[in-house]
Amino acid sequence: MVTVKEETRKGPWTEQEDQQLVCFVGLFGERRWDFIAKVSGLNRTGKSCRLRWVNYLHPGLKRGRMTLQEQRLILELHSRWGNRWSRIARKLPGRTDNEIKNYWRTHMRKKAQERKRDAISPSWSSSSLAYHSPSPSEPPPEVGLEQRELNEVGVCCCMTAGFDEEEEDVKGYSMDQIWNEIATPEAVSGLSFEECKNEVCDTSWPPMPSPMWEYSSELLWKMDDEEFKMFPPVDDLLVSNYQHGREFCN
DNA sequence: AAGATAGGCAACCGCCGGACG
DNA sequence: CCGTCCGGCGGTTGCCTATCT
Repeated sequence: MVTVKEETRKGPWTEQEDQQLVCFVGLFGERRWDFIAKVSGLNRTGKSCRLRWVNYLHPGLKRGRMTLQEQRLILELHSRWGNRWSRIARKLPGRTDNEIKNYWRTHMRKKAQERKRDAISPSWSSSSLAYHSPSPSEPPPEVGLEQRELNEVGVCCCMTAGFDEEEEDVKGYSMDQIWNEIATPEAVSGLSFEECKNEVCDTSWPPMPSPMWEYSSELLWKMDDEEFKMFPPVDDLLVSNYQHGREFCN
């Protein structure tokens, strides 16, 4: 029509976009998504990039069905925390909040249907037909129900041991100075994807566990709470990215 | 074999809170 | 302090595939 201004892309990501994103995340780290979105040339929002990375491209992600252990853990944690998916996800290395959320939804749907069916027969009380997710701030109202479900999958109560009442007071990293230095679009706007790819990326694709990533992925997934404080990854990663980026831009 | 339904998953939306100028 | 921006989170939607009838 009148304007030539391209609209932000939406919908499914192409493989090319994925590669592009992986490269630029490799270069600049998992921050400043807006910036990455701009300089990468991807016609996506920063949010969209972040989501794609976190839910799909992150090298530490597990694939495939939830294991029985994971299922138990989800039930257990949900009974304690409610719909705090990201919080729950932190206890399940390699699983994303989105994945857990999806799992829970289908799980609950199944349960609801089973109950609807069973409501006819007396094995379930009809009061548990509807499940309402507890609000994030309060404990779930139907702990009894949850407990039954845990029993269903054969959970043992030792599970509750070892979860500290989360003090995830991860303090912010003041990286903005570094960023200010490197993150001017002009400094990188000349990057072509091909250059980035050659320079930064492993040739293998898809990016799932490549040596380059294993370091950060394992660490990042496992790093939680105390460990995170002891072993802050972001700065290190950023510094290396920064150095790499500098080399790259020269 | 074909249509209907359910399940699984990726992605978007809107809100919120923290950081920063 | 206040306004703005950005990233994170939870809820929701929509599409694709598998399974059922």
